[in-house]
Amino acid sequence: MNKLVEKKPAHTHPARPTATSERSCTVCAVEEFNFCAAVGVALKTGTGDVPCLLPLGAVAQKISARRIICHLNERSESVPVICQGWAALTIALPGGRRQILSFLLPGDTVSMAYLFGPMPGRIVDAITDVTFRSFKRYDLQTLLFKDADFFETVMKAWVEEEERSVQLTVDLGRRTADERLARLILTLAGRLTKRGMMRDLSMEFPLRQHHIADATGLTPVHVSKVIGEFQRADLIEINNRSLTIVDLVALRRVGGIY
Amino acid sequence: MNKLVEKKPAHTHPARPTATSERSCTVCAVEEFNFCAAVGVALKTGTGDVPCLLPLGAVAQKISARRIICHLNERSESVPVICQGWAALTIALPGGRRQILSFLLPGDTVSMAYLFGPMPGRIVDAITDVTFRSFKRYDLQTLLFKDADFFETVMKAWVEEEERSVQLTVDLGRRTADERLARLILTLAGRLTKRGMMRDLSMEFPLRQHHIADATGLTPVHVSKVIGEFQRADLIEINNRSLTIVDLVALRRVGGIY
DNA sequence: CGGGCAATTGAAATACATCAAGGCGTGTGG
DNA sequence: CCACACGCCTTGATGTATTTCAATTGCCCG
Repeated sequence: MNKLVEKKPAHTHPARPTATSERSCTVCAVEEFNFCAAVGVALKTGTGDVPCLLPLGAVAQKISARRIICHLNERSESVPVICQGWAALTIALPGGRRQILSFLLPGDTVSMAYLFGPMPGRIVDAITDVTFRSFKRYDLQTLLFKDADFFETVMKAWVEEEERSVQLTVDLGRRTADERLARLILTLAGRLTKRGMMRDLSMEFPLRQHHIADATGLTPVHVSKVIGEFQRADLIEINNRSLTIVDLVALRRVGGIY
Repeated sequence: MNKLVEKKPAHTHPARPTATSERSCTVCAVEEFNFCAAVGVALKTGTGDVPCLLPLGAVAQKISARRIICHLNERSESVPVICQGWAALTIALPGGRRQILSFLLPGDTVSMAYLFGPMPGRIVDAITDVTFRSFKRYDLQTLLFKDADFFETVMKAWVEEEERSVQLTVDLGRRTADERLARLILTLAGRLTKRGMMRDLSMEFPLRQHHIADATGLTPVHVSKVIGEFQRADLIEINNRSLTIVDLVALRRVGGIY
């Protein structure tokens, strides 16, 4: 029943997410904030020690890169939480323009606001192959009012989320391409660090340049040029889907962080 | 004690906000959402009919245009709610750059997130002369957990707030100056309509062009040019601090709304 | 081997910023 | 009452960051 040694589906692109084995969320390797764990702790009756017990019947699903995980319609009742891989919360405009509102890393959910109301027009799409669990909005809302700790965790996460959102707004409104790029790298590094996903100053970096472009409000072409400059200036180094920060101080200076 | 006929302080610029008479919040003329009213209703014991009774000891204060209403530090405990006039929630960067996150109209408070956590670096400044009331964060939090209706009102408002914030992000990231301008005007008109502050298609428009610039991520100079075009194209008309939408359909088309 | 996605690079176009000058209205001080 | 300064808006000339267009390469995978 448990297909633990599941080959990566490579390029088969299954149309529907595949239900996989139900392992402990510890594989998330999320050290800091972990939504699943928060739910798990909230539901724990007091004896057990396992952080995430699929408490609300959320089954882990797999979906491969470049596919849409879900739409955040009024109709949608499920709240996906990323277990493994990277995803993007995206809003698409007529004319092919897109804006990425945030990158979702293991332990993240879409948005805390989504527990309280719909987010029309937004979609979650998988950047890498992604493993995620879907909770039911209604269940989470119920839990929210039953468990004060969970409530506080969620509110705190919401405030942090809003802070990041505001920083993005400022980036797009008032900062140059260089600043935006530097800051994107730095905030990603910070978030990965909290999750124990940085080795020294290098990280897995699965983003395609069009993802970066959509997150920073730039063009893929321009992103390519700026990243080229950064590498030539020995600020960063990118090799086969891995980014390492070569000169942290200089990168922070470019990002306007003092 | 009640100085009802208080002359507008013109240009005296008092250093501290002046406490004024405590009138009913009905002068806000806010029809749709009204934070004060929500608090008032939440506190009503069931008999009275007056919407806002200064329930938590919030005294109306006046402050004149171009002054800072408050900083949203960790230290700050007060939550201002606008009664009359326009204010701006602003974030200032080193180098004189500024980004306006939202315009605060009568009935608005700073941000729902602010009830749950600090918003470092943000300030509220008065665009026009402003009358406002300051609640204590702690009081509001307490009320939040006592009154389910108030809680729901706040959460709903938070979700709406987030929606506007996302739209701003998309504007700054992926839309042209024309689109941004058109959309700013349209959303302001929409919000004012809900408050009963539109006559037909015209509204008071106290914004200086640098406010518009800071809200749209543009330069005052460029704002001037675009507004000039809009007027020459008979989309809008601006006369002594009043804006009227001449061609709504065309304006919506420019804003990319179909 | 071929096809599609991704990245790079250069040349040209453009949207917007910067710089600079002038006008207009309004409060201020002589 | 006038002169003046100041904030605000406008307008034109110039500069620049970023986009758009186009061609090329590499790579992965079938």
